Amino acid sequence: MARVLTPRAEDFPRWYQDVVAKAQLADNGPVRGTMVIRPTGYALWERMQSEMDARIKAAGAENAYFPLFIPESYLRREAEHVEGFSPELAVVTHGGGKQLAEPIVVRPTSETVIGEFMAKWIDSYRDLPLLLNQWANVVRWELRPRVFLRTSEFLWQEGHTAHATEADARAYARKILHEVYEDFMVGVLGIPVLVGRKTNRERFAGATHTYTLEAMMGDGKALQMGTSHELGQNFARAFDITYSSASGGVELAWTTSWGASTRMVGGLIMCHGDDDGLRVPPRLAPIQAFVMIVKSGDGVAEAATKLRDALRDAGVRVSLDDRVDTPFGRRAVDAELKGYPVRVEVGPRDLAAGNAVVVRRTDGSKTPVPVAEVVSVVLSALDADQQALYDQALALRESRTHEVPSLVEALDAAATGWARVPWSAVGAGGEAEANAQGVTVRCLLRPDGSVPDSEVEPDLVAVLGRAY
RNA sequence: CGGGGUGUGGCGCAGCUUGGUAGCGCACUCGCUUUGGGAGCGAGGGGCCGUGGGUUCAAAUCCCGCCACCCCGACCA
Repeated sequence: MARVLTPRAEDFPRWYQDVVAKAQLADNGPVRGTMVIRPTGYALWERMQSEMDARIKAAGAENAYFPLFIPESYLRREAEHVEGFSPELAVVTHGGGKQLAEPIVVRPTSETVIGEFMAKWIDSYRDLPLLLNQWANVVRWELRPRVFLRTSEFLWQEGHTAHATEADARAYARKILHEVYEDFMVGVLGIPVLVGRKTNRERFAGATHTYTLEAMMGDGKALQMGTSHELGQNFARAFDITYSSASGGVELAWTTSWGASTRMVGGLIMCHGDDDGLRVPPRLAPIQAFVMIVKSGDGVAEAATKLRDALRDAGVRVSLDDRVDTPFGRRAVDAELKGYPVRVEVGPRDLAAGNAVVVRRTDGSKTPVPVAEVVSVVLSALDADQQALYDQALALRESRTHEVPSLVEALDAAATGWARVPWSAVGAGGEAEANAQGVTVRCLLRPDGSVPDSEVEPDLVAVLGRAY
């Protein structure tokens, strides 16, 4: 079989674009940097949505929806926020055929509109915390778009909450970080993430504390998979989000915001993908088992249908491929490209011996299995491969991460992966120097791996790398 | 914005140096044979060659302008 894909570190992005196209996940849209998501790609996103949404609700937040259009003046109310976002805003200047009195921006994120409504909806400490989430599309006119990773328009969830105290806000921002994002990325996506703190330089425009989840892609570069912010009282002050406290005073609320986007689809491809296309972890996979009729023959269709039903009854997301008029090779390669975790190949030759062939995408193994045992073999393969993908990604990250004492050595290590270096050996000056060479401080960690409360804590570790 | 590059059927490209009225692969349609790893043979449909002007008997090809897109960098979920 001809190799259709050849990922090497130096041409990783090209390989990635190739997989996206060949696995029929997405195309480029008609306007610079927009993305068209095809049904197979959207199915991945739907699974992500559904797993994330369940975790968000378990954390107490409720879904709502806010406007796509935001008056430009809203953004101006928070100085850092508007400064951070103005270079990448899409601005509407005309409506109904006439020039607008005030330009409207297409939301790049919704802190400002939601802040406006939080101010209306919050009167008393009894109204707090207010925990909102919205699934929406946002627009950022980025300089260099790349499908799924950085598109002009992207889909995400953005959570926005208001709390009575700073401690409450901090606890909630971190709850989301760990119980929603980390739990989902590790448990479902099978992607090991470093959960840490962004430096002041990398902090979200308008936030007081920014937390991040960083994953290493197959070529050693970093991808920010999600983020959670404490906004302090910056937005509360700008939008007058106040409440009457139990003691009768008027207090400013403390707000948070947090988001994760379709970028995760790109991260999934680049973290787990191999020479033959995607490898989708079983817990995420829209189709976990793909039962293929290899070739028609006596009793083949019946046996395949029975296997499909038995797998479905066992709780497996399964699909039956009976397109015998399409050559088998084409169907098998297509299934590989799309990363279906397990294929069950049913054909006359094996069936004569009472077998079906179980093919695992993770390691490419093909095993003849007695028909009666297929369900249990598939179930254990799904479990094992979920773990195997995580283990492989973790092993790669560890092999490409180096503990070094100085900035110079850190920059060297960042050529092929990540460097862990004492933050005291880098500092704001070293960070600027690194940035000049295309290396960024991905996050700061405490020595025990937990998330710091500030960047001036002693003994912090900085993780440096190149990023998408 | 700085540095490179490219615009030719749906996609990927050749043709341009040395002008003569457009070709290849994939995809698509039809027929037959195939179908256990991206099928074979035959027939067929589809392109004002990015755009405006110029030179010429004649321009995809030469000259000038414009536009768009891509790659590397700055920005970024």
